Amino acid sequence: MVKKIPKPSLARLPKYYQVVTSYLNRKNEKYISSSYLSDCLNIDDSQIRRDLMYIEIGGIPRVGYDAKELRDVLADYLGYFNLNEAILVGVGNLGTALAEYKGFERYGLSIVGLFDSDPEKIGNLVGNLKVDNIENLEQVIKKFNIKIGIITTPARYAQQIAEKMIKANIKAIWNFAPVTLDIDEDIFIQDENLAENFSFISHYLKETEPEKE
Amino acid sequence: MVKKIPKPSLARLPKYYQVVTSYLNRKNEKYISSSYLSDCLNIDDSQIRRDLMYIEIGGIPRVGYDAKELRDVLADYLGYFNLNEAILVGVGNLGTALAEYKGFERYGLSIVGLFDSDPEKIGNLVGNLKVDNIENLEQVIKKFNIKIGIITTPARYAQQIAEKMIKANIKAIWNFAPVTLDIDEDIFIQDENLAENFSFISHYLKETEPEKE
DNA sequence: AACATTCTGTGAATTTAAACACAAAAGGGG
DNA sequence: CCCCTTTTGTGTTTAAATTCACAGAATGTT
Ligand SMILES: NC(=O)c1ccc[n+]([C@@H]2O[C@H](COP(=O)([O-])OP(=O)(O)OC[C@H]3O[C@@H](n4cnc5c(N)ncnc54)[C@H](O)[C@@H]3O)[C@@H](O)[C@H]2O)c1
Ligand SMILES: NC(=O)c1ccc[n+]([C@@H]2O[C@H](COP(=O)([O-])OP(=O)(O)OC[C@H]3O[C@@H](n4cnc5c(N)ncnc54)[C@H](O)[C@@H]3O)[C@@H](O)[C@H]2O)c1
Repeated sequence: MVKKIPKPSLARLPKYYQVVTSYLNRKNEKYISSSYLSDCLNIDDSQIRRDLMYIEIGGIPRVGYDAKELRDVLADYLGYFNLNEAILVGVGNLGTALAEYKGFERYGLSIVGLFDSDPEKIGNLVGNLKVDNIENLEQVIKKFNIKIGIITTPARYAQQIAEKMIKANIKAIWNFAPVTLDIDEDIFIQDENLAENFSFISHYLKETEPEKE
Repeated sequence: MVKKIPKPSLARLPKYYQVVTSYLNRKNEKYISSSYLSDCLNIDDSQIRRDLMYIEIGGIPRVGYDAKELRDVLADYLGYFNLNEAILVGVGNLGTALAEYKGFERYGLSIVGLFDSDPEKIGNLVGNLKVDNIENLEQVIKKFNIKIGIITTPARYAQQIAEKMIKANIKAIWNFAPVTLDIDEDIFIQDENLAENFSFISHYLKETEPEKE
């Protein structure tokens, strides 16, 4: 590998993917330019060209990047073409929303197992999956060699579930519970803290409209 | 204002809030140190001290920061003590999950109105709110002077709904639809692109387990 | 009371990311 | 075929963020 892609660059790639995908759907153009992407996303155009140099794609001066090729190279680089099978634990409101969401397909994510501890939920059909007993978690993960675990249980159970997942050889965890998981092993943790992200809004509003003190 | 807080620092503050809050719940200690926070969050301790200098809090050498004070200063700085009333448009799976979620309360977020265009949904009770007709959106926002709009409709309606919200004087939008909203006005947009964040996982798995080509 | 320890606060150095600026390529028009 | 425009690719500069390193404050210990 020549040079590792910087984290901020990696974070921008899915945005390019989104733009180029909708560009291909709406327009009938073969090429897309960095300045077009720049306008859509408010990102410096030289920044975009530099980002695209990390993935294996070349553009044509005066013309742009081949849009289809760009889309596919991005998808490949981001792993969307891989089959990413995941199991999900905690089939509550949020877990159900994720399980039934069709939009993950184009990112290669396929949720293939649902688990809960609530007897009322076990056996129910969600999406087209039957909710399984949490006790079968390790067994199923191992049997189907699942690499991705999604946690949508209340925060206080998240740590123990993460540990169970890891014992069963999960490689990455998508954690929606508002806790910082304490993990030693070399597991990839992606925390999705919605309430935390709301802070940007509340802080912004506080800044711009200071209440009288 | 002496110096504006850098974006990455602001993004870390909610994490400190989370840790200090659970620290206060679990332990009976008056003080918390930057090295403790550092251990919990894997963030350099001098980084943490620097971040905390942006908000108005002083620590005591050899002792640490007053934990209760730190929690409250963070909460205040992030606007959690303000009443942040929001309306939500698109009462589907995700919208329902957000509307029924109790955890937002401690961040000052209160969802006070739900809107949908589907006649089957209008009139339903979700959480303890009745789903209102999308046609009443502008009127309600204006009447109650709502500042925050949450979008959980399919992506293709997001732009028009954002425009309606802005016409009614919304100041910040929390957008869960996977599109980049095209907005001229000075409105704060917080995009929450879950599928995009999944990319970090799929890219990581691709990197670490390269399939034979 | 001297000393060791542990923490904060902060300049200074280092690293990383973003922006600038321009050469060179590609294509169109006259 | 020459000139003009647009766009890529990248060396260089600038800016931002992180880490280092240590002085100085508070406290306990012998
Ligand atoms: N709903 C939201 O909008 C939202 C927003 C931000 C964060 N979150 C977080 O996401 C998580 C889920 O939220 P929710 O609203 O879906 O909650 P929920 O109560 O609707 O669902 C939780 C589910 O987890 C199951 N569960 C509990 N303990 C379990 C265990 N040990 N093993 C297996 N399953 C178990 C419960 O039976 C339930 O079905 C929570 O951690 C919450 O803080 C949710
Ligand atoms: N569910 C998830 O886990 C998930 C994950 C990532 C992104 N998203 C995004 O969140 C959004 C909602 O997802 P969902 O799964 O809840 O979808 P959903 O289909 O369950 O809900 C969408 C709701 O929006 C309503 N709606 C449609 N057009 C409307 C309009 N013009 N005005 C008002 N209401 C309207 C529909 O009636 C429906 O109730 C989508 O943009 C989706 O891409 C969802």
